[in-house]
Amino acid sequence: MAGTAWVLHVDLDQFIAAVEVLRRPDLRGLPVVVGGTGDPARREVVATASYEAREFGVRSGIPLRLALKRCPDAVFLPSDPDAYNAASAEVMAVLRESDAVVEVLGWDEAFLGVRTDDPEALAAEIQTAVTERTRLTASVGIGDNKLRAKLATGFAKPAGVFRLTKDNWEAVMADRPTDALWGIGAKTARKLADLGFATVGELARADPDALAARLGPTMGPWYRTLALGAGSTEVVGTPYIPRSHSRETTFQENITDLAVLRETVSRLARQVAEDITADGRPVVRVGVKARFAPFLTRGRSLTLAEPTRSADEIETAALTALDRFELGRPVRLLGVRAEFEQADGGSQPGR
DNA sequence: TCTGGGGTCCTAGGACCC
DNA sequence: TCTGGGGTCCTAGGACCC
Repeated sequence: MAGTAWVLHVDLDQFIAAVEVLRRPDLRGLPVVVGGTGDPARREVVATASYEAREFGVRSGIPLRLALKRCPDAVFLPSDPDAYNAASAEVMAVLRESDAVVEVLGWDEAFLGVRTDDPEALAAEIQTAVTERTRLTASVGIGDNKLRAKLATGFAKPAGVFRLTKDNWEAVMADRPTDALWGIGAKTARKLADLGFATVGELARADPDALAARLGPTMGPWYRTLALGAGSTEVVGTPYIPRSHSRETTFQENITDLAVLRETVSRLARQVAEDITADGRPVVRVGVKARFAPFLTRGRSLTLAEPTRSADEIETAALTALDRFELGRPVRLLGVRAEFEQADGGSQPGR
């Protein structure tokens, strides 16, 4: 194939809100907040807010209650995963019609492995194709690896294109806080700042051994490579094989009643079992997650004697795990997780 | 304003085995 | 009762991402 190898990161703009506006054109231009059942009185959070709502400080992950307070005029809508799956599938189909290798990252984003001498032109073609076919707009990051492509998209939004490579990495990134990097969140940024590395540039110059001593032999040095802009260039088009599947639920009021807790775990376990029957892979390990009031999350899990697909066995294992908690404290969330056998080809931190 | 749901990967201690 | 060193499995917890 001709041309230079590039990684493109395609990310749909305000995806969930945009899908809602497509079927409710009257909402265009209004602050729209999607999440949960759409009832801001409930224990639910924002999945996506339209750009108009973001102006008021409404962001993904904040409680609907807070969103209502910040933006009382917002239109609150329930989350409709089937609609987003369908829209996502359409977009991914458009992307796959190009020559690119497509690696889906989530509902609204994908990496494309391409060869071209004009990545900006290709990015524009892709944007046009996506918008013509789906009426959704996308931003495209162009990079010489996945990390840079992914971060580039942030500078491309909304509906733009941005190129981030080793040539402009330092100019663009060096003075930004370390949590601007994909893979460094608030907690790690705090630890790094305490060590004297507040910016990407400072982290890039850090001693890997010192990082290893403070942050672990794998993660410590890896953070520095992130700050250098290093990342994988391998875009994988083969279907993703999930490692686990789970279901969880937050109670509207905290629960102490053991019978209710057991019923809930049974229901979630059977739901997990039903979800995975289509997949067909046996389960080797079952875990239960409990979130105690006010917000303390704990887990109990067990390896099964034999891999199973049986709903009864998954349920029994989940109830066994539940019994290993010290119950009696108010519980706000319960979850059940099933893990599949690992094919295991070795792994690397992050992406 | 008390903080969803569904995932992934890393770390670390103890058990257990040779 | 003085006690190595390596390897693997199991379990719990933490951090991050969308």
